[in-house]
Amino acid sequence: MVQQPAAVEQNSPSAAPISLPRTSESETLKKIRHTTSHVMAMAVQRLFPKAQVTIGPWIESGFYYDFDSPEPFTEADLKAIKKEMVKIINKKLPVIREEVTRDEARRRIEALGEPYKLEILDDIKTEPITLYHLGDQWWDLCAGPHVESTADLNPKAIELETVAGAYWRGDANRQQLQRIYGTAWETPEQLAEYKRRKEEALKRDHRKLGKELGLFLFADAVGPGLPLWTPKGTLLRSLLEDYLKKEQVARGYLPVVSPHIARVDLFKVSGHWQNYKEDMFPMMAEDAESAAAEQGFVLKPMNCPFHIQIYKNQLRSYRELPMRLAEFGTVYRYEQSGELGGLTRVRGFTVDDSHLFVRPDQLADEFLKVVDLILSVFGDLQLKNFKARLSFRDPASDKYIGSDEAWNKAESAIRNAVATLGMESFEAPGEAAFYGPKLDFIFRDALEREWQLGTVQVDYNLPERFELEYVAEDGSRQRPVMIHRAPFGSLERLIGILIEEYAGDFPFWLAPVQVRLLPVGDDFRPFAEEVVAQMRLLGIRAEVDQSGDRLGKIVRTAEKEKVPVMAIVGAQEVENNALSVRTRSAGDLGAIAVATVCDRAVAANQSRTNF
RNA sequence: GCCGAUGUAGCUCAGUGGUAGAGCAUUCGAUUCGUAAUCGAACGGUCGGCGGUUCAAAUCCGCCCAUCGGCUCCA
Repeated sequence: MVQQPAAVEQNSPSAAPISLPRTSESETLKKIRHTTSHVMAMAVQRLFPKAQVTIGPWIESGFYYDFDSPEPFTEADLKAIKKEMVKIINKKLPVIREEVTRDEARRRIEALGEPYKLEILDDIKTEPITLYHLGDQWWDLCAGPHVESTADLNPKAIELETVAGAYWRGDANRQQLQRIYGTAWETPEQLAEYKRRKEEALKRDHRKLGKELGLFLFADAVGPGLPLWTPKGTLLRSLLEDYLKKEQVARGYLPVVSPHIARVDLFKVSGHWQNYKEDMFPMMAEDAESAAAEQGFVLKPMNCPFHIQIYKNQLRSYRELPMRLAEFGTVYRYEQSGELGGLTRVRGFTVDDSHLFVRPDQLADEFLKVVDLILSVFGDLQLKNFKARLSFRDPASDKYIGSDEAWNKAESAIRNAVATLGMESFEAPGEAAFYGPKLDFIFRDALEREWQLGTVQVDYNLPERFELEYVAEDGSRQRPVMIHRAPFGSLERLIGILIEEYAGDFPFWLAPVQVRLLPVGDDFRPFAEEVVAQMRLLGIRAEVDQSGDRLGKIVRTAEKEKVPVMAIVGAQEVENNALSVRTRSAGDLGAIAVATVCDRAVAANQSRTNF
């Protein structure tokens, strides 16, 4: 029987790869998607005359348009809308740009009865106002650019994808609109490739792979957003923890441990209670009286106040600083139900937290050291696709504590560090913590959603609130500065991102099972067990396949479980004290002496490279 | 929290008002096997939960829970 190996994809090398630029990378796509969103809005208003238009921009993978419609759009509606769009496109309507005065624009919008458009008009500060017409049948306030005619759109390269609720102006207190997401390309081939890649991305989803690989689970009986870790998943966590702990010990960090709950007062002093009371699990009060007086215990949403207490336990000398207190601390946050998802957003998670208490003159240097550690961690984990975000305060908001002076100092410390390192980064006003600005490291998951992993924060405010001090050289009492930092951010989110980044194929040093011995028959089991025992003594995570299935099946099982090294044991191997090695990455390597396999595995573990 | 969709065996999924199904997994038996599925049998389900409509509900309706997509939020 001839078998087609399932893992071998049927590539046709002659076909040129289809490129799928993001919208911002292609002027053509910008126009196509912009115009397509107008065509969709026109189609919607033809089919649903009560629907009011709002905004409809392009996004990196397509476009959307928000409507205020009395009835939500259904799947069937999307089909009808698409059909109507095809009719419009086939009319080959010219897309005509018109410039009008503000008053004229206002007059026309009022004639249409489109209140949202009026609000948008009020926000446009420049004149003239540009309108774009689709033939003489429909127009929208728009800055453009657009294609010249709907004939430039290919109906077979357009797809309406989903409907979602979205708040007007992104404000949860305002009207919720119906958003239709769609995508549009130059050719049907591009659309097909886009859909294929989306399918591929779903296969990398850490929720799917985590289940398949048996790393973690969620149980209804436990609660939403509260992951349970299996032995394999726990092993992975431990490997990551051990790795970072080692790096931190080498850099002078001091491990500490704090409890999961504390008096609510602790978080009143820090300010967390005032800012995040609603996002914390409810307070545990002993009786109604205590509850009324807001006296009780809370699950910790942050580790910093605990580490601060450890710092405060003694009068500290300037000689002790910088003091770097580190803890893998599990925190609990009552995230909104609609926000939960897999490991990337959970209600209980472990922060690779550390708080550095430094003298002001040590801040710049210490900050650089932290960034250096974070970048080296990402390097060791082979994480390359991230952005550095300078999360500063929003000058218009009053949610921040502390003086302008402290904020300015902290923000410029971060700016300087980034400049010193020559790191590519972008500033994001409004993304700061309430107590200080941050340097955040943003990653993308398989579905292109962005998540913050690593973070470094400069904080002048909590030292103030907790009245931290140290004794300076001259005997005076001085206030230290705090750096909050977490290279992983959260172990849960990191693992979610890692699973997707590796597509479940962990590098050798992180694979929960590194070597699986596959006995060809039961006779060879004792030898396999001996080899496993030998490997385990060397710190190699090895095991024997216990199923008793035939070789083809146990190879398949090991492949599906993404075990990096398979070692087949039969008569020849026993005789020669060897293993027939098959790796996931390179396939059949042939017979290799047991000792050599062990050496290679140990070396791979030490150097964090492939087997 | 909001809008929408989904929820059937451990997993992946069929089943549109009339006695709950398949494949895989598991267990048992046979097979002792050489690089992605050996054969056979058995086991396995308050059809997410509660309530309603109906002679009859996995199927229709309501509420709740959970998951998924999006919005808002994210110390």
